[in-house]
Amino acid sequence: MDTNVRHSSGLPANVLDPDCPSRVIFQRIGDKWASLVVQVLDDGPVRFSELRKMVSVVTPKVLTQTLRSLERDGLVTRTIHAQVPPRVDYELTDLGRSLLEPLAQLRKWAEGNVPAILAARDAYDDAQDEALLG
Amino acid sequence: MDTNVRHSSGLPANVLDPDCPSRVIFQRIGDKWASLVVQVLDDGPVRFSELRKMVSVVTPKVLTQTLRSLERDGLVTRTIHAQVPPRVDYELTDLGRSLLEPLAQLRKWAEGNVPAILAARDAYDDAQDEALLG
DNA sequence: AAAGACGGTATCTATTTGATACTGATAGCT
DNA sequence: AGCTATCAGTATCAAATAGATACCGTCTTT
Repeated sequence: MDTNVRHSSGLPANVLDPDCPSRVIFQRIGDKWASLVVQVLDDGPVRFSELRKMVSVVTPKVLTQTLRSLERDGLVTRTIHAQVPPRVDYELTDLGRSLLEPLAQLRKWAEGNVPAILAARDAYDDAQDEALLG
Repeated sequence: MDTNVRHSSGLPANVLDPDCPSRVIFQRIGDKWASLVVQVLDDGPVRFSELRKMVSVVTPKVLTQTLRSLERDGLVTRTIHAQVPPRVDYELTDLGRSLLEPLAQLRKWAEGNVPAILAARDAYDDAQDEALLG
């Protein structure tokens, strides 16, 4: 007996199944900004304007959308402080924090393989040029 | 002395730096289809039409774009067999395979947290409804 | 002769992302 | 009183991207 999470259909969660909610979740983690935001929030609560600087360069509209999604999915909390000028803090939930480690692995991979990937691109682009000039 | 990979600026690779190539790479891994394709290719070479079925539902245009990018970045090879009807196999490179583990972690997270996230969404949406109905 | 397999490309539309300007509440300065 | 600044966003419009759908060339099978 497997111990995988199952969804309403009774099937185990499977990212490759287009109807499995895990797929939507998986693709949302891969969102262009969401995963960066989560990583920035690692160091504790951050207010909107700070977040914008730390995740640069993201427009306020897109950052708002990203944060609303993260909040809806229970990864982030939004706290409004009754101050003037306003102060709104965003902070990771436990669920959000649980995502930090998988993300860190991916980040490490990305940062560690920059040279290999740039080299591959150069080789590919050169080959393309060759083919065209042939 | 740290052992991080550095890029041409001499700074260590850092996903949070908008000018660091690792950021582009990080965001490309998070591409809607690329990471699914890589996972499907875990079991060995797969041809185009098979891939389309396994990663459903992706249009041929988008799958082609995804595969070309993966090929350019050195994660995937494309092999044309001189047959009729044509056979084109896509296969992971060593670099591509090295991405499997970080991706598997993320996948596990996504699949394992489906219930928590769906519950958070329900709660959030209910709260929104409350606020609107006053 | 017609239809089908395969790996795409071409074309058009819908959705998403992004740039830029603006709002409302209040405090501090002149 | 009037001007400016801070902050957390919205509103509006343009640009880039993703997706739906139809089609192509080559050969084999019926």
